[in-house]
Amino acid sequence: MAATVDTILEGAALEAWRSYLQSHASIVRMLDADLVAEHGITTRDYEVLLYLSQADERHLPMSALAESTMLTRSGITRLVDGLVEAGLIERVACPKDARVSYAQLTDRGYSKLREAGCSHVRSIRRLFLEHFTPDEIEQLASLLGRLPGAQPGRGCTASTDGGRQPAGPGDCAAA
Amino acid sequence: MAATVDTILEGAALEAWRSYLQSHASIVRMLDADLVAEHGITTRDYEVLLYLSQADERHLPMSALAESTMLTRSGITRLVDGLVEAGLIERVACPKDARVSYAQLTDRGYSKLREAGCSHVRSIRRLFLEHFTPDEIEQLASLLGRLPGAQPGRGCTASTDGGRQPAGPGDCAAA
DNA sequence: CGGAGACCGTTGATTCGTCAACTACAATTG
DNA sequence: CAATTGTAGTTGACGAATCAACGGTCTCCG
Repeated sequence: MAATVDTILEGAALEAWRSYLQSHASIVRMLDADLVAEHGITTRDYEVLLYLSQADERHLPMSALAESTMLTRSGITRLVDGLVEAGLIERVACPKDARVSYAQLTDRGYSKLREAGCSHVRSIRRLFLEHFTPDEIEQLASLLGRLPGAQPGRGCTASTDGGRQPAGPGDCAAA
Repeated sequence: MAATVDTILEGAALEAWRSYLQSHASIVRMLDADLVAEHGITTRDYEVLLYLSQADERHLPMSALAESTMLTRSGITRLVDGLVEAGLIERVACPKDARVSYAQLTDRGYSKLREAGCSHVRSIRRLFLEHFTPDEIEQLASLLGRLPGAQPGRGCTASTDGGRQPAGPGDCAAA
């Protein structure tokens, strides 16, 4: 009897796992469709612009971007290629270390981010947050924060870092 | 003031959303790596085998598979191509409707599923379920079940369908 | 100094999934 | 019955991300 408990997924465990997988697939797909339709950039593009906008001097080494976005260094190279071609970011050599090359947010990139931010955040609210009460969102944050890959407490508005966005994209931001 | 609430993601909302995205990326990646390393099939492959094993006569039309896996019909065609080549499933024409072609689980496919099932479920437990108490898993199931794409209450062990697995893969199954 | 090893970013080849177009068949409607 | 409309599945062309391998650079230690 104890054996089956280990080798079968059933009841709430199965529901939780399936909902986790399926909701993610649906939400990400719709989110991306919205962003592409309205602003011509993908969610990944948006993510990169956002991370850059929050970074010191609005630039980051490629590997930092790779880590934040959970992409390969190779993947980031190609993603950045596209954004450079679109004029949203530039590559800047690092004077201290010739190996690293910074991705630098351009003014156009910053504008694009602000432009896309509002509707993107609206989409996230509509597809994700709106289904929960504030209490439930805190529960979710606490629960999901324990999973591998999640970095609990790294939120931008956490009170430990002074509570202010260094150079956030104004009033439309953050995902 | 009310405006910023709508256009900024912060605090628990931001943490919940980021954890949701990042944990999913990490978990799925590790899960897939495990499955490929140990059994030479991907998570998608596994999913298809599992759905077939639970289906009547262990076969399903392509479009049913597409819907279950949240893939395109086109994507399923290619995925099934691979599984057919590996001898894990076969294509069978439908006598009633010449348009549909069934994906039919072979004995080898069934064996492969049983073989992979145990370790896969173990991985899911380790990466996902083990981080929560039973109560928390129920909370999660209830919360995530509300999201778009999730099909709440469709669990295999739901009491509405008689409570028995039609032809489940024995004692190792289900994700 | 000089070599060993680690690290950063890019590239080529490959895999995986999508979209759009197409074929074949079924169902509906006049 | 014929024509239209809709559905199932496959295919070609493409985009996105990966892995493996490479070239250039830094660091550490003999």
